[in-house]
Amino acid sequence: MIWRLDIAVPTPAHSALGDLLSYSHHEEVLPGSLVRVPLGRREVCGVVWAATEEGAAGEPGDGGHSDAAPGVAGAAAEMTLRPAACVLDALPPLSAAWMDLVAFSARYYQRAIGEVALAALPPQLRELSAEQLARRLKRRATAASKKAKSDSAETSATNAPAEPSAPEPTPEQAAALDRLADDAGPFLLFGSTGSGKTEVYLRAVANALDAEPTAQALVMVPEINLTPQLEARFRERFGADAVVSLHSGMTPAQRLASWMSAHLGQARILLGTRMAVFASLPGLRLIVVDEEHDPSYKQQEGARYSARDLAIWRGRREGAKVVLGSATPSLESWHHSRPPQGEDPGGRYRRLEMPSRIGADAGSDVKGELPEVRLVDMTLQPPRTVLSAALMAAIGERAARGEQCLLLLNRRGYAPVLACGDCGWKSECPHCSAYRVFHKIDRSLRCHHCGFAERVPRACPACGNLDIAPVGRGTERLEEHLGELFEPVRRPDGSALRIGRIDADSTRHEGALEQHLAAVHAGEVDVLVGTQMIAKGHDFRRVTLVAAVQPDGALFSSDFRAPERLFALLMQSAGRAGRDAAFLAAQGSRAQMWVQTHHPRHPLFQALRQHDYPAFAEQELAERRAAGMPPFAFQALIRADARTQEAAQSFLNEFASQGALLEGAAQVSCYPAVPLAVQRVANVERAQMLVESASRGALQAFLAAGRPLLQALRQGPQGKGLVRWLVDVDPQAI
DNA sequence: AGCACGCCGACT
DNA sequence: GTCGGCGTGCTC
Repeated sequence: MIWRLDIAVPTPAHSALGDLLSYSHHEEVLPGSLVRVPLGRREVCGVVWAATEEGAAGEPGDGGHSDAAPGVAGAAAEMTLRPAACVLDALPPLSAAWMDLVAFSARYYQRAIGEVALAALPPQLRELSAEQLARRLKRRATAASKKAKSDSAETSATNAPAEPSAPEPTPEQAAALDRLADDAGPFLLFGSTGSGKTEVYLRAVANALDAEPTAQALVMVPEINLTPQLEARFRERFGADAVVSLHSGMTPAQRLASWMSAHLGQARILLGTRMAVFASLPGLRLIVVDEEHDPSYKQQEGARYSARDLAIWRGRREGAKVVLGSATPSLESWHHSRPPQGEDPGGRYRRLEMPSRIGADAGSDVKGELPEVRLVDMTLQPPRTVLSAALMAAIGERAARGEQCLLLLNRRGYAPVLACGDCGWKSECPHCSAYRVFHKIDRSLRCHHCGFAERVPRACPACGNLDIAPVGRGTERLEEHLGELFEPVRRPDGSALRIGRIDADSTRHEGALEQHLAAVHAGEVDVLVGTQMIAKGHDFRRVTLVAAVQPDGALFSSDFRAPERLFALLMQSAGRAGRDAAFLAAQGSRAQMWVQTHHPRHPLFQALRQHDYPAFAEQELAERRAAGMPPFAFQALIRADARTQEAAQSFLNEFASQGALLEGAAQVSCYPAVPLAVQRVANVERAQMLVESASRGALQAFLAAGRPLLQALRQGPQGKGLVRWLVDVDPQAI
């Protein structure tokens, strides 16, 4: 008996190969099975999508063209199929639901099925032979049965959930949980910082797991830095064995172990970053997406998927409830969760609101207050002021009382540019259309786009002038500057202020971030300077003042989502101040968020002052509606990288003109190709074209029909000089 | 994407 | 005389 297996293999999206490749096999194989198959002259891992009986007659290797059964489509019918190398049958096949998720993602984000399928599996699994895999599974099984024995011998307390530590839910939390239980969702949990969203997640997970012995929950967080904290809370509540994590910071072996544990139904809670949305979870009943507005849910390379959007799709497909949580939801989710009003039937999400901030100390009855927002009008300050006098004084006072301050500046390095005062030379990167950033710590000029680094020159490379100077400032320089400014200020014990810095540079080394954070927690730092890294999640209990030093850039950005991101960042940053209500009360202090701006009357800052996300969202959505932008329109970017800007643009513009006849084109507009903000990176010129439609379906149809056209153009004269093209559906930045 | 084959410069 | 540059082409 000969079977034809249609297999998803990791073929690149733009190779002319079809989605699935066909192989022969001597017996039936269940869809969802992993196999190893020859591809060219290497052997790769693949996922069986379908198996068809081809009959017993076929003698496959008759040299050249076998007469395949009629009705078999594609090139495969014309040629002899190569046999699959082996089936990894020790592993239970992936579910139909998982395959549907992969197939949908591939279609929606314009990639090959195999590419998405294989990227969704742990890297180590793709390399294992059938024997290695079988051995590993056997080892797991014996380890598990041993553990079960020893556990049942001991007192059962070891694994029992440590429920006594669970705090009583507040009335708001209880109300949210009631609606979660009664409704199908999806839900948007709109809870201000410190309102206790995590407790709602914990209880929602507990409810889901209690309902069925095989139920599983998926909990996603935006960044690996945040998983350890949440992991600790889940382990404490549910026991260490119930929880596994999945994120890119883990070793390949750890990732495989977690994945396997989820796939086999042993782990009941999977905690992870965006990649976890593709995990195999046969008992999936609940998906939580924490900080759902966070841009890191959007993958920025390969298949550019949104883990948040896929979570919604997956939840519906698998009958799992989905909870999106945020204090500053994405405008998309906010819009989708609008309540019915007049003619408007409302959005398809249910909005759950938790407006009150509770004391950070569990069980404390000291109510947390939102920090007071102070806008500093920088137009009234002397030119080139870095920190206004009032902010300086406030920081000094707080430090003198033993409180901590956070200063946010979204620019790492010492200075963004180095310039010659004589001839006008600037530290341009030779490979990119960007300036190299001056890093004083190792006296280097580093390009943040291509990584090109050089020692900083002693004299101007153009004219030899010795007087070359840094222009503007980054976190490194701010840190240095603060040291000078606060030189006269003393701490309670009479010593000098201690300034710290957390950014991608200061935390590059393994464990450096943890070390820095521990130092802050231990009170070894008085003023902490950092990029947005420090705005996320960390519970700094002694921080009572947060300041945004220079946030204006996002106000008038060409990216229409910049204000939304700024608002979320500032709200999140404000949330860092005064987490510990009891500490504030003891200090007799009030938490403050300072914003230095040249536009203090800007509505964004006015909404921030009131901590009024709904007001901000309403105004921003009105603008988006008027301008026909998301969520009232659907977008995709087609990007071309080429040797010359001209080649990149003409490739895209040619696509637009020939694409006018494609399916869906009537409802789709293609804007003229434009260079990217950073036009050249590592000597590659980059251009993009915005494709927009009021109908998601039309946009999808157009993009699907456009794929063969893009491929054909690449082969033709318009493809000359083209390095690559890619499609970004629902781009998160334009 | 890999990984080949294929045709032109500086080295044992 | 070879080792090796990356330019095009193929993978069921």
